[in-house]
Amino acid sequence: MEEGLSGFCIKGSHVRGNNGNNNGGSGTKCGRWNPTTEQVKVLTELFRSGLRTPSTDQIQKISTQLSFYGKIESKNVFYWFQNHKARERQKRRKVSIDENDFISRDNIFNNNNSNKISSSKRFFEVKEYQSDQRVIETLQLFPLNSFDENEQEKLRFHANECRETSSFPYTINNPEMDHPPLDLRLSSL
Amino acid sequence: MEEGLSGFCIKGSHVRGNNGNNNGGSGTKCGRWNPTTEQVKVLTELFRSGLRTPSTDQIQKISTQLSFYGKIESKNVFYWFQNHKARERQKRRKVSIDENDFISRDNIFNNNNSNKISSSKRFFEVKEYQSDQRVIETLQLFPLNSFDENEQEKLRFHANECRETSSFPYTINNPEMDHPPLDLRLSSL
DNA sequence: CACATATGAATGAAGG
DNA sequence: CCTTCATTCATATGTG
Repeated sequence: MEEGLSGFCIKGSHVRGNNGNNNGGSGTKCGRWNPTTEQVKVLTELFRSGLRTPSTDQIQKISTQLSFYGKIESKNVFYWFQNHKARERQKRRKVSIDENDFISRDNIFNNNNSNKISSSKRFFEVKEYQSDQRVIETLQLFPLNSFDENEQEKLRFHANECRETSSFPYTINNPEMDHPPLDLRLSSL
Repeated sequence: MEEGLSGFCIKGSHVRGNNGNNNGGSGTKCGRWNPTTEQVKVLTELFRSGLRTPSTDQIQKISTQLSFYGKIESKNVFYWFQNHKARERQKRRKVSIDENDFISRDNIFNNNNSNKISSSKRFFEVKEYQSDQRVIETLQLFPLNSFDENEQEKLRFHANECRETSSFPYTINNPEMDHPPLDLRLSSL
């Protein structure tokens, strides 16, 4: 279920006036692009097709096409891909530790915990996603014209870019413990 | 909206305001993390200790420790700090808005891009600040007709916000809004 | 229950 | 590309 599928929320409720015509001046505070569902759909589709880092030309073309659905600027497309890609990766970033899975079966302090979601998700949980290699293949299947695509996602594997800055010997609390060793000192983290 | 960090559910009560994109608005309920008082206490304490933007590693550890008190995921910790920090700043900002309100962050995007390196450089122009044009609050007052109760609520909710009601080129639910000739093939870009 | 508010979650936009 | 900030959306909870 990733973005392509229906599992996404449609927010945006307010009448986002979305100055279809920014008369040059943009409201100081009311001017954030709010994509329409159609726009999102198209962008997502492109992303799924393998497009990750559109070139300037691509951005322009996409933007032009999407403008049909509502106001949109090139930078919106640019940012969208940046964010989408980054967050996609972020979620994929796995944090080895997983004993978080067993939730406190001894929920002593369960005030009102809504334990509906099966917590199998970690920080930025993983979803089945295609690898970068796959992306490249896809793009090759659809040779782009009208520009020289040279920035095709390098094969960066990026195993685990976690900044393990803490060489600190941290010991995980024993599940058996009655009380977790809460050490609020930042240095303990 | 991408695949949220959580394999979350959908809600969809709102409509993205514009062109015929709407969703049935089914109110699927899903749970969201609800911190226990102990968890909040610890988080607050950490925050007070100076921690503002925990690293992934720290988040992990905090999450692990807090899991003792109840269900919690790393992302919850992440969001907690993000929100807490942002909201505190937000409050602070409200108090200190003095006369000098031209903190205008001017446009950083210029067109003078020499278009050499990466094709995806920021080239898009950004709306610039014109004068101190205030957004005219021409939000039409919604007649007390009975909209769909959902819609009504939305509108009311945002009525007091700075939303421009400019003439959006596309009328809401314009039947003409058929799908434009969109070619999603990358090669068409 | 309606409305108000607090806050969790998401994401557009930048900055580096 | 990564991280952070700002703003918004959504929901839980509180109060009348």
